[in-house]
Amino acid sequence: MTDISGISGNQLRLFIEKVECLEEEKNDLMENLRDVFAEAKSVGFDVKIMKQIIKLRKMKKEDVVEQEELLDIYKAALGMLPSFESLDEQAA
Amino acid sequence: MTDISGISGNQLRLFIEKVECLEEEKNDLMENLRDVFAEAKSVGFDVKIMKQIIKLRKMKKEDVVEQEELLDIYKAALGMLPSFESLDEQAA
Amino acid sequence: MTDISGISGNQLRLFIEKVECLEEEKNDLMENLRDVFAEAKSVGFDVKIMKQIIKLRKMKKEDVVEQEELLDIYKAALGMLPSFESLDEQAA
Amino acid sequence: MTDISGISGNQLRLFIEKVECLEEEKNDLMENLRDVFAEAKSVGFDVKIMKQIIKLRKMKKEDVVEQEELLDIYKAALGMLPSFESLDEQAA
DNA sequence: CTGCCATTTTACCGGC
DNA sequence: GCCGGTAAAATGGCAG
Repeated sequence: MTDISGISGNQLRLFIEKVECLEEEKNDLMENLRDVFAEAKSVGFDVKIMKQIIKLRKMKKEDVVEQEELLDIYKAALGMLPSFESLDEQAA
Repeated sequence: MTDISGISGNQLRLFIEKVECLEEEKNDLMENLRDVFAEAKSVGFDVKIMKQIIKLRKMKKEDVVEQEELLDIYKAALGMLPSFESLDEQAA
Repeated sequence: MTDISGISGNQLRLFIEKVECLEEEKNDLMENLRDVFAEAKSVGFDVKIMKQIIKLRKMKKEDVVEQEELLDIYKAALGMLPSFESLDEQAA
Repeated sequence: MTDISGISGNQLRLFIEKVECLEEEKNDLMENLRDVFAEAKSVGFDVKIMKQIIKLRKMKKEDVVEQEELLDIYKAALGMLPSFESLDEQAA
């Protein structure tokens, strides 16, 4: 039954069962997440806004900052920095 | 302390921290998942096929059959199924 | 005019405007695509199946066959193919 | 050949051909886009940064602003506004 | 030519 | 029950 066509059925089965196990854990977690949001909502919070806040907090943690220098060079070249006339004005 | 606009900051804070905690756990799990696939790949398995297998195992068997049937109906309607011609050829 | 840091703002501006123009055209096309699917759905077609069909038509036929074969090999290795038992049953 | 199992093969074919036609146009556009980026790169621009700029310009055009009031209420409740002690400090 | 990353597409979930 | 938005999967381009 196993080791057909040169692949190890047992090895494959182990990988797949491992994946399925991890996915089950993940589903549990996501259910917990939904529960938290549901409870928050039930006491009057706006879930959509909560998600925005969480996203903001996540973004802040990211580097982002690194390439901003280079970005500023290009912005300056484009006149997108405050001190220059901006591309946006032309677009408007 | 910060109950502004009728919202309890502390309560909201707790919800958000709970969410962020759960999301972190989820990220860990997903990293584990990636690792499993990476290892499977490194020993020669085809990750894409593995995912198809896992998806099939997740679906209810009746749904699998139903979808395959529908696909065949559409194929037939478009003449993509060789069945008819080949039947003719066999009959000839 | 704004050649700061050795970068030509005008040249960059032209590139970016060209990109934005092309992306706008692309957005129009994608909206058209959505409309087509929506209309197909409104007259009773299953959009998901339609997309499967389109993907199949895009693939080279040999690749389709190859992938199906590989899938069957994996299924066999996992005992997901009824073929063998049913053959035995038929022999019995 | 058509109208098997109660679906109209011709109708389906028309939908699908329309989709494939639109997708071809889209592929052409995307190739043009790649060409623009390639040329920009060839004269020394950083494609990644260009894409960031384009993304920024896109975001500015979006509303975004609407729900920011409500968002601020929550931020205030969380102490995320300048005048209050922030969640971030606690996280740090 | 292989692995990585970004983009795109698909599937899911909650809301109306 | 459909639609919208959001998260996951897959595809494709790019660099090394």
